[in-house]
Amino acid sequence: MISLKQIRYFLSVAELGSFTQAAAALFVAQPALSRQIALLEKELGFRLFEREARGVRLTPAGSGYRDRVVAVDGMLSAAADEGAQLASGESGVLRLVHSSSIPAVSLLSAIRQFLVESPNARIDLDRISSETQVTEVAGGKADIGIARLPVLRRDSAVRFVELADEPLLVALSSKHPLTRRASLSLGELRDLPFVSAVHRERGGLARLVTDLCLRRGFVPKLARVVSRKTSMLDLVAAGLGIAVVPQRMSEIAGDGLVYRPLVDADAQARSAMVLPLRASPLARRFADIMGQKKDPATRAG
Amino acid sequence: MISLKQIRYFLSVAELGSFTQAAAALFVAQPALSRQIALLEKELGFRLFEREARGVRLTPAGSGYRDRVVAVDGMLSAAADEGAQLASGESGVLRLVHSSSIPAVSLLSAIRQFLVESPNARIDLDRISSETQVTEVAGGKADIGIARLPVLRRDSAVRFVELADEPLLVALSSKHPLTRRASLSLGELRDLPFVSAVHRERGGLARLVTDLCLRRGFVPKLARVVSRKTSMLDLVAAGLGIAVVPQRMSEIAGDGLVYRPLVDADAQARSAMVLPLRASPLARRFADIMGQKKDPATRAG
DNA sequence: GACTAATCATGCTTTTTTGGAATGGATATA
DNA sequence: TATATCCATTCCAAAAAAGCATGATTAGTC
Repeated sequence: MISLKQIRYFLSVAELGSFTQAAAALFVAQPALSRQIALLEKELGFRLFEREARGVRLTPAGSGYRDRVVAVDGMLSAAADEGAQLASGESGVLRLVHSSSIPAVSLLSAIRQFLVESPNARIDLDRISSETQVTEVAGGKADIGIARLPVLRRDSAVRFVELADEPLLVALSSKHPLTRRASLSLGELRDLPFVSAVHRERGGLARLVTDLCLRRGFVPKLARVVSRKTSMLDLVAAGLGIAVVPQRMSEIAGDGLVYRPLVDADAQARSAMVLPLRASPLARRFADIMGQKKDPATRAG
Repeated sequence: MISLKQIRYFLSVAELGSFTQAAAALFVAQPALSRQIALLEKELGFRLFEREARGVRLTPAGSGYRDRVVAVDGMLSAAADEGAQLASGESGVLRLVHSSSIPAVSLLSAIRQFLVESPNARIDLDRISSETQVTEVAGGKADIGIARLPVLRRDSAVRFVELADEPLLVALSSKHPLTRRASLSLGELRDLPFVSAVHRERGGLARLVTDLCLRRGFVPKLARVVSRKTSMLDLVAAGLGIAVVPQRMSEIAGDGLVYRPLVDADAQARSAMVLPLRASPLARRFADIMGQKKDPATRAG
């Protein structure tokens, strides 16, 4: 079997035109070199060198072989460098998944800082449910998730790092009667139609809101048109119902909408990063940035 | 030192996602495989695989490494194939050198046949003196020479394969008085100016003609304008002198020229192939073709 | 919840490969 | 002719690699 060592030996002999000199340059004895070249020639089935009185010269076949083989060494080094960069987090792709209720724009600040710190890195964003995030991160399909708590599905391969709480707001159509109120309580929403917040089996924002309502003795009433996507705020603006959303979401959609704070102390939305136990360097870096941003928010809120 | 074996092992594990399966596919024991991968990882300085319960998975770094390294195997095979083709004479370049008095057109038939037999081969033609041919063929700068005899320089690294003799003709301007004669003898050229044929120290056609004249007791008289290139026939046509040339040369220049045979029995031009002792396959093939063509010519002439 | 099966890692021994020193053979140089 | 140079060969020792047996961990199962 041809070895890289043989090829390196061959290139050295070809360059220097002499077994003796090449052996000196390679810090091996000349007979060892002779034998490796002989083995290589035997393996290839043709002679690489013409042996002459003062040194050797490449045969045409040897010359052609050299032209093709000379790049291999460089390719291997390049591959090793590439791998080292990826391993160190100097370059690579961060596959970031996030919940609908944590829109990408609310992550923009962290993303920008991340891209500045890692100029050779890329980010692939994907918006998927909090539950799926656990599966994808555990399965290695995603590097980090930003999920809305509670998350029901657990996996020993992932851990959660909680982020700052943020207050929940009531989103109302600007024409809604309750907009006259400066603040609201959850109990007052008992008979109002929700355009979101539903399945008890699922986690995320819907689960959170449902639980808060249950704690106050009622099941949130569903509007006739219901959505679980960001566009639910459009339904609210259209007057089809109300929604309880985290503060962040109020930052991205305003036309025709009015937000009112909830006086309830427990009306807080919780979120967390979903990380694999052995996070990639890029994921670690992003998590660090998110962690830095968490504290000021926590203190502030 | 990273070895090709390690890389082949790595690619197999990466493809199958399992040490056990890869070991089976490679016909080695699983521990041997484990160790080689471990060594490779240590050498590279980063982990290639995430070890998981049911098999392994490439790390991002391992994936990048694989993408770059996967071509290496193919490159080495391609290089070996290229070399084998060159060694077998299936492809390559035949560096053919020839004397001025054996113009390329007179070799066209052999060249055509050669190119048909070796469709992937190329020919580099060069016109150099017979003496230089010996040096270049001996020094490996040319693969085969077609020389006009006699060749004075000898070299133990080359051998000569004589080709068919061909009659010498006298080239005259079409206005020359001697054109009235159907044939001539060398002795009749005693006082006529030669536009070529000169240096006694050199070989080739010039040497041959000079020797023939000397054998008849005179030194050929030089014309006032002398050339050693093919264009000497232009000088003859212009009436500046006469020339004694092999029959082949009469086939390539006719305007304003008349050729007359020499009655002298020894007025024969000899030529030979100059071959290295260990000729390349392409040179051997070309020599074979030339050899085939020699015999009919010999019989005919 | 213990058991089984599967997978990769480790320790030890044997085989294979590789390298080094001495030597031989061929060839150019003085 | 003698000498120096260069590559090939032989023999022996060292290093590397493979195989076998076994350990450790984890997923799936009853």
